[in-house]
Order: sequence, then structure tokens, then C-alpha cells
Amino acid sequence: MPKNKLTELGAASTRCAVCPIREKALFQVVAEDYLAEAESRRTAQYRLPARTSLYQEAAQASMAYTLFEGWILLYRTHFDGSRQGLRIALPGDFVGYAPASDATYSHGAMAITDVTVCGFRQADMHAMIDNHTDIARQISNIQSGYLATCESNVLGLGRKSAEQRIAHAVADLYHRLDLRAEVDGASCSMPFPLTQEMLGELTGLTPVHTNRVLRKLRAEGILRCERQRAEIQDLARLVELGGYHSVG
Amino acid sequence: MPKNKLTELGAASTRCAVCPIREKALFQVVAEDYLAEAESRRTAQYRLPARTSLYQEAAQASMAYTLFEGWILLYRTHFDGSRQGLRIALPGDFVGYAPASDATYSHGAMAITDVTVCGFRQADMHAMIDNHTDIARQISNIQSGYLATCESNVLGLGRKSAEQRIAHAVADLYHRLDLRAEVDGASCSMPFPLTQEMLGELTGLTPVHTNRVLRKLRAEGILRCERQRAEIQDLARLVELGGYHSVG
DNA sequence: CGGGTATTTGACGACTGTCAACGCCAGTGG
DNA sequence: CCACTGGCGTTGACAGTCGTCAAATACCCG
Repeated sequence: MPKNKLTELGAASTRCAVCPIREKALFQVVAEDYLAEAESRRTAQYRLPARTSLYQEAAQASMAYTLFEGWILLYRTHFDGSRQGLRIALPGDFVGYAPASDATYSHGAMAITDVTVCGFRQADMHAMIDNHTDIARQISNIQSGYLATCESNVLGLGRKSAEQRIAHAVADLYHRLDLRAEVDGASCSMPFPLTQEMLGELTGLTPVHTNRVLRKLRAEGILRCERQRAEIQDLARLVELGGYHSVG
Repeated sequence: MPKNKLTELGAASTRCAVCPIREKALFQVVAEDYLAEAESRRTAQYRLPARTSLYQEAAQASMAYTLFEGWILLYRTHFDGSRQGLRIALPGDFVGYAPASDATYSHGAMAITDVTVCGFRQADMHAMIDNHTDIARQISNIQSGYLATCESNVLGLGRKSAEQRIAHAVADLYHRLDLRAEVDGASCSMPFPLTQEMLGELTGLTPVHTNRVLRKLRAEGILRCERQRAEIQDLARLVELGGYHSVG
């Protein structure tokens, strides 16, 4: 396991220079004065190189993070050592929150790419929740969204074929990147820093079988995953195959 | 699909006669005067016969429920018609909550046994969240717990064998029933109203294979599931086999 | 250019699903 | 009281998806 290598960038500015819009993902319903409080409680920005751990499962949950830049894999480890991916966090996502009643992380988080995050102390999050009902409601909404996503994953792992699960995972990524204006609509291509092994972890497959399915999807003219970039050649078929329904 | 057959029992009493303690599962950190408000917002108790639907996935989420008596299966349906179980709700559990930002249920809920629930209007839940930070925090805590459980299910479906998944599911039920003082500690037996088909839905298996695994577990002297009742003959091995860790 | 990582491919086997049939049991109605 | 009926559990034969093992190839970075 790679060791945690947080690099503090110093105190954060009042507005995040990297991606000011993304930040609204966490505080999008919060009035301006609340935003000011959130900013003041924010401890710092951190950079994290690819393949390093942001936090480890079952560890003390001291911080929560808003992801500014890069991709993060949330996962859980089986007792035989294999990992099961839970979700890919993309810029704007809020990860690592733990309620005061359970101060440990329920999963691990590993940087897929180089990553920039903004840290909040859990205690500060809890204080904000107690002081501002808008924030409490927003956190609750975020949790509900993650829960619905997690339920989709349960459905997929329990009932879908390998091909359907991979199609679903890629369609989901494409949709979420589209919301962030990170896809090339003309060629239907998107950044894709996942290795096939990571995609397998996410879909409950071995790397070998992941590879076979990807080749099949390419042969069928649906999807083409290359180094660092994926091109969707038939989005309609991909969505139908994976049974993907965007959650808005 | 069985039709919804809610039967209203009339206005609820201030204290729930059926199981006063259970109710604290929802409002356990809430001060007394808040509890009074929660009671006043509660609309009514309902009874629901076994095998009927409490709410359907993707339907308008008008109500949330605290389960007083009986078992409920939460599930999602695959487009081929097969169902994937998400969680068994037991007395005291709070189900069907949807945030104001997404007014539809993310899953369906079917009564396994005859069931008594207490209904709350979603709008009232949202109002309580806005007016009482303690309640907001409690709802958030409940969501976090369900999310952690859901993550465990993802890990199980993605990485565990059929035998391990069934062992995990039964160990989880035993532990949760133990907390509710519904197990017979002497014989290590518990009520078990699930059919093998339902247990298969929960663990991502076909009824036939569920049966084979149950027979194997019985042959190994670990577990014995009979009509309406299950007896755990070797709890330690069951827990180890399923890799079960109670969440407290 | 060299070494490590990621991808690709083949052979084989195990776990789990599918199909089909039968038995058991409870409830029902004659 | 007994036959009937429907649901659930049980069992066998077989097939297919997917995992395992092993090796070769391609790619990236220093």
C-alpha cells in the first residue's frame, strides 16, 4: 500500500483559484454568508500524487475533502486482499465525511491521477451542520445521492453481466464528465486515466476478464479505451447495454 | 407485483404502544420536546400484510416510515425483471426517506411478514430537519450507516463467494436481531421468515444455488435454516466465513 | 536503450446459472 | 375426512460466464 503523502499548499485563499465553480457542488444551496463561514473553516488545499492514499479504510476520520482536480477511487478491501471499487470521485465531489457517531472512514480513497483537494476538519463539518440547517440539508442530499449510486452498484454486481457492468460504469463516467464539461462532444471522447485493473476493481472483475470485455466492446464498435482516453463510438448502445439511467 | 394495501389504523397515539423502545432508533439523540413535535407530525400507523408493497421504486416519495413490527425487503429491479435485494429492514429501522431535491424512492420496499409501520410525510421530515439540527444530524447518521452497509454489500457481491455472502447475510441478521433481543441465545436460533428465494435476491444468487449453499452449510454443521426459523450451530465459523464485522 | 508496468492472448477449470422434474407441506374445498 | 392445488424446497444434468495461471507483447519513463 502506498504511503499517504499529503503536501500542504498553505492556507487556502478565500476563493479557490483552481476551480471556483466546482466548489458549489458542496455548498450550492448555501447563502453567501454561510459560504464565508465555510471558507473560514477550510483548513488548506493539498496536492497528492497519483497512486497515493488520501485516507485509509477504518482509520480515524479526521478530515473530509472536496475534490478540486483529478480522479479518486473509493474502495473497500476484502480479507483476501482484493479490492472492490465503490465509486470514482470526480472534481467537485465531496468525500470522506463521517458522522460524529462513527469517527472512522468506511472505505479507503486512493488518487488515480495527481489530485488537488481542499480539506475540512470533521469537527468543523459537524459544527457547520449544527449551526446552518442549509448545510445540514445539503450534506444529507449528497449522502442520499451517494446512497442511490451505491444501490445501483449493488444491483449491477448482483444482476448484471460483466459487459453490462462495464458499459454502465463507462456511461456513468461519461455523463458525469459531461456535466463538468470535460468531454469532447464531437468525438464522444473523454479523459480516462483508469487502468483496466482499476476498471475491473470497480466492476467486480479480474483484470484479465476486464480486458476481454473491453476488446469485445471495441469489436462491436461501441467503445474504445486507449491510454488516458476513451472514445464512445455508440453512446446509445452503451447506455442501453448498461441499463444506465442518469440521476440528474 | 402485489398491489399496495395500506390499512390505516387511525391517528397514532402519543407513544407507540407496539414498541416504545424501537422508536428511539429514529429519534434517539433528540430531546424530549423535539420528540413531542415528531409525534405530532406523525400521521398514522399502518398495517400491511405479508407479500405486499409498502412503496415502489421510482414512485413519488410521499412518505417515510419507521418500522414497528415485522420485516421488510428493500430491493431494486433489473431491466430483465429480476430483483436485487438491498437490505432487510427490521423493527426500529427508518425507511423510505427521500431528500427534497429528489422526490422519488430509489428502491422498492416489500413486506416479508405482516408489518406495522408508522408514517411521516416527507415534507414534515424536511421541515423537522430544517427546524431541529439534532434531527438533521440523526437523519444524517442513519444515512451514513445505511451507506456503510450498502458499501459492505458492494464488497460482498463483487468479491465474495456465494457461501461467504450467505454467511455474511445471516450473521448480519443474527447480530441485528440480537440487538433487538429477538434471538434465543441458548440455542442460537432466530426467527427467519425469508424464503430461500428472498435470501437469494439479497445475496445475488438464484434460488437453486441458494438452496445448494444452504445444504452445504448445514452439512458442515454451521447453519440450519428451517421453516420460519434459523439455528446457527457454529456462530464463530459463520462470522469468519462471511467476514462479518458488526458496525456496532 | 532498459526495466517495470500495463495490455493481450491462450488453455483450462470452477463457480454459478439454467432447465427440468419431483417431493413436501399447508391451506382449501368437497 | 380426503383429494386437490399451489408454493416452496430439493435434486440432477448440463452449459456458460468468469477466474486462474502462464506467457508474450506493447508501452512508458528514466
